[in-house]
Amino acid sequence: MSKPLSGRKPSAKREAILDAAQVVFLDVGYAAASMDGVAARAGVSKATIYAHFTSKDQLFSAVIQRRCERSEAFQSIDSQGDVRAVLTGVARRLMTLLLSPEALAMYRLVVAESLRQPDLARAFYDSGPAAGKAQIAAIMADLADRGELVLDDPWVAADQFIGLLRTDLFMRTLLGLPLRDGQTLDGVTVGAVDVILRAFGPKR
Amino acid sequence: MSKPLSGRKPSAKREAILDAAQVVFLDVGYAAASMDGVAARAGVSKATIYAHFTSKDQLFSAVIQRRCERSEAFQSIDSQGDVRAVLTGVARRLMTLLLSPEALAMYRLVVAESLRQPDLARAFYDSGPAAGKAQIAAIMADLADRGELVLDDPWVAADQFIGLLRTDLFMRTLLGLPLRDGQTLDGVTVGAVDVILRAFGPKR
DNA sequence: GTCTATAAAGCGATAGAC
DNA sequence: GTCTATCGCTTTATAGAC
Repeated sequence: MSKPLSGRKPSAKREAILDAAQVVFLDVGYAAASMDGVAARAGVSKATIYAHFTSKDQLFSAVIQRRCERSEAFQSIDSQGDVRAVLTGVARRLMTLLLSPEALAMYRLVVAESLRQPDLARAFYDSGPAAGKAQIAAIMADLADRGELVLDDPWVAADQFIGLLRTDLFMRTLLGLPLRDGQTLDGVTVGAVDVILRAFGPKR
Repeated sequence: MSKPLSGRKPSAKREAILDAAQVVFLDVGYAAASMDGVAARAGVSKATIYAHFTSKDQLFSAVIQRRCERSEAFQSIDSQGDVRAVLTGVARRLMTLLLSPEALAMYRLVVAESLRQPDLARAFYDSGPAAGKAQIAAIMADLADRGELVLDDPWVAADQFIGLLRTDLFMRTLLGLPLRDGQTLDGVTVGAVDVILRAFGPKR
């Protein structure tokens, strides 16, 4: 009972190393991160890291994989209620997630390394963009069933909805540039919902 | 006359270095690129590089700046003709540009380094996303003037149009993942134009 | 498992000859 | 301007004591 039911070992040091590595990698990028830096932040010696992970590559991989497994996208959203309200709620949540510093750092890191670490690109895509799109497609399919939207393909519509949210505001934030005057999360959200409703709303 | 009208010197070696550096940086990323590697590819010695550029940082900066200056976005598109045809032409050009291997490599690189090199992020943004958006906004404003579109703000509409093009297809290509069956440039293009026309077309 | 100490290699940048 | 050769430092990874 006191024994943790471990298929895997949740060794405290191992977790500390992963936590530290996540901070360092997300902060300075893969190449610029050093094992010394990770060791210092984790409060262990470098040799201890190599007792748990065979290489820097594998440590990096473990960090991203763990991060992907933990991401729950955005939890249950009920698709009940006014179409506009539902879509606005979804959009606001997605925008908040996309613009969070951690998600942006993760995106920068994975995009940069995607060609050299295809497994990570896949893990990120599946647990991030693909999972989010699936949730939104399900909601839009619900709305279509209720006659609140008229859709050929909810997956395509979800894709387009997300695209309408990842616009200039996202790009500027991603690049660390200041926002334009009047460029707000709510503005983009409302604009995207307006377009979707005009394109797919029932009363045309 | 034989003398090139140089405010700047188009020294052959200098150009060779810049060409080589561009290939290396876009290929392996900033941190993983080595001055030895650039020197080897350029066919010069490392010392020669440092005769032309003060540091690795500055060489990198020069590469990106030059690349940004040369990008002409997409040259003149006439906004004459059928609305759908104009929008489709614009969309197809932008998609082709966005999905080109060089543009993707550039995007990966700049995104990864944006926080550590804010000047580059700015240069990239101005000559890439911002320039493209300006051209598309101008075209959409033309269409609105002709009564072919009904727009509150052509800049917002251009932003949304671009967002509708940077969807899952772009993400998968960016991450080096295979495309889904039936996921095509033309499909995304047509879908985006459809949404824009339904949202902003005159006959609602 | 965890540490200290160190090996082995690669890096950015420079000196000095030509 | 361009080269060869090298400095001084940091890096990943490992040996060996405990």
